[in-house]
Amino acid sequence: MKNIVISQLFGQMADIMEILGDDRFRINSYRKVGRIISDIPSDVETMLAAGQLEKIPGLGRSSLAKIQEFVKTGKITAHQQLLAKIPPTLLELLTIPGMGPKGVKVVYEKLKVTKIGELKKAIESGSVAQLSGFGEKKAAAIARGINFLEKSTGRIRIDQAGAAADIVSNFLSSIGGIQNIQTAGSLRRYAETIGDVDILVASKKGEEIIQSFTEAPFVQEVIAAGPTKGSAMIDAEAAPVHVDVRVVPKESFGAAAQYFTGSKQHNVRLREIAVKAKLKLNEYGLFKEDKILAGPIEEEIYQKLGLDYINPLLREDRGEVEAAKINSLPSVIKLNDIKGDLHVHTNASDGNCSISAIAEAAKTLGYKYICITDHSQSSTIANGLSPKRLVNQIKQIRKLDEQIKGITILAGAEVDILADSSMDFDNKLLCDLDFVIAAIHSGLASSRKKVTKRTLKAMDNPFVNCIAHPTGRLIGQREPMDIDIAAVIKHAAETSTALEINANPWRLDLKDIHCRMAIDAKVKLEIGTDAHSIEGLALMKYGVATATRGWATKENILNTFSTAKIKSWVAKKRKALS
DNA sequence: GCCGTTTTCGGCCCGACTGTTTTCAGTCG
Repeated sequence: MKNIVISQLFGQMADIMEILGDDRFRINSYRKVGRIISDIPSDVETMLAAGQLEKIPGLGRSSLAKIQEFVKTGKITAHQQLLAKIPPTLLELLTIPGMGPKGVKVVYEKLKVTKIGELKKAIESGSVAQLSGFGEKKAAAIARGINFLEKSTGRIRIDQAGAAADIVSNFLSSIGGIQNIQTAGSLRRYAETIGDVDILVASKKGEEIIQSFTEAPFVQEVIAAGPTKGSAMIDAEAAPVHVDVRVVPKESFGAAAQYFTGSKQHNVRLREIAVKAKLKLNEYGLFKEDKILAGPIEEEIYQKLGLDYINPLLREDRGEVEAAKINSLPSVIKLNDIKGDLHVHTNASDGNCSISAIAEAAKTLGYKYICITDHSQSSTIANGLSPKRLVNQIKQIRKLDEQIKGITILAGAEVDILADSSMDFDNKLLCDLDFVIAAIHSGLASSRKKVTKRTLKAMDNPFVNCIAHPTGRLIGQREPMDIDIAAVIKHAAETSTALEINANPWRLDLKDIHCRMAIDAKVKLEIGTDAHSIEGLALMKYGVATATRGWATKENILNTFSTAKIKSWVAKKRKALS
């Protein structure tokens, strides 16, 4: 897929033009093109050839020509021309918090600084503070920015962000004077990674609340503190987390929730609609002249703009605004639509609890079924089951299923797809299972052709019902496999194989835009927690959120089905392919 | 650069905080 590279090139062109002081609207459209391309789930090259690319709003003639050039030659002349105008390392200066394009331009032109290391030295020598527009404090802020960048691991996982938000929300809720409190930003949208945590507060006592926040025991460093907004790094679990607290009057709470939830692009779309209707939308409300039309209630903002209410998880400017205009938003899946978990481990392999314990826990969640899917023999590091051990486990499950009332315990396995594309257990054994998940756990770095072939071949097996974590990524730790996801989705549809949305916040695999692509191809998705403990069952909400972000309804999700319907779904593939 | 039930030219979303200024630019979200 060339999408990522093309998207980065457009972003880089925008960065360079910003440093050069180019027209800001022009810069904006380059950025937008970059974002649009990164959001496209299928191959840009294929779409271009099929003439589908030119239909996408925001991609004009000039951008299409550049994309075409890249597809043909592997480069974009305009990009190279821009790059020739500045030292390429200058772009790394833009990543420093506190350094923007103007600052980069000045330190380059006046001090010949081109790298982060050089900027550090220039600050130490005092020459940055001497520059016009700079000063001691600004130089110190940039030094802190560099320091932060050197320590920072970048964006954090959603579970880490959620834990940080809980710390701050619980603290603020305890100090009094608060009328309402709500998490906003990318955390409320359940984005797969979070840059910083936004907490919104309704109160009359902004200054006091910001002061309490910035003086709280968990605050490491205060970045900014005004009468309505405070920004700080806080101690949370392992990593420091950037948290913004914003205080608004309760008359504006809905508008502020809308505004601070974003995404930025979604908000731009809403404000454009407002402007066309001769209205003004900001964090304090929707206004006609000086008259407030909506403000306390978030839903009313959408209503007065002539839109259906848009679930925060859909607010990415991926067509939700258009859909809201014509009452065609999807009726998205909810957590309580989930009837069971089809991917859990026990202490037979690398989990930490027994079959009966996890079954009882699933029952208290209101589930109708749970499927035990321990690892297969080749996953030795995870204490994978030998065929003999699996046979015994199946017997044990059948017995427990009789004994434990109120929930059905299904016998399954998470079976390795071996390097030669064969399955780690033979079909005779797989036939005795109720539900089979196949997964690649080795050779993740091998070629696109190889990992794709392994996955497609596994789906051809009549006993394989689902592909677990189809891309194998670990967020912030391991890149996804170079797999042809379009081919995987197509073959999943052809073979009635489900694709997993692994709900573990480390994985979230499939990711949102791939879910949407699968749904469009009428592929069933299975949301599995991959739980290795009782607590792990609670990760389901992240999987449901990812499905929602992929516009899934409950009909798209296999484990919203009844036990009987799942069994007949499994039987159908066996009959069709055997 | 993109776009058009106001426009094929002339617009293009909004505000808080900081620091360096003496009324505002830069950065961020």
